[in-house]
Amino acid sequence: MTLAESIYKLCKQIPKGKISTYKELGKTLNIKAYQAIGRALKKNPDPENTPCFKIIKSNGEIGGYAGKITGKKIEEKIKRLKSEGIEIKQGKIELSKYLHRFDN
DNA sequence: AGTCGAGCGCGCA
DNA sequence: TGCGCGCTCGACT
Repeated sequence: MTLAESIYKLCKQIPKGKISTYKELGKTLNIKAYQAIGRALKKNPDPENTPCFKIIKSNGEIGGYAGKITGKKIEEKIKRLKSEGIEIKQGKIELSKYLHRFDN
């Protein structure tokens, strides 16, 4: 099981209307290389089934996802998050409200 | 407070 | 084999 696979699984485990952070994922997977998570998400084999946009930075920002999207725009992702019932303020998300913890 | 540098693990050249 | 990244944290300013 590669790290990416675990990440995808966790992504899908996030209930509707909730999100998670790289840090939480890292802790859940017990790794310290949070960048690897983002790296894995970037590959995202199943954008339809793997809501990678639900994974954000620990400070509530969307993350690099915003700036360097491959041919797409952050606004679109925000819209998608909004569709889930997540409210975004000035490009940020209220973690305390929407952050889903994997317990573990 | 805000900024800078190091560290981690996987992917790609 | 080596470097960079959709990050985070600790140390210094």
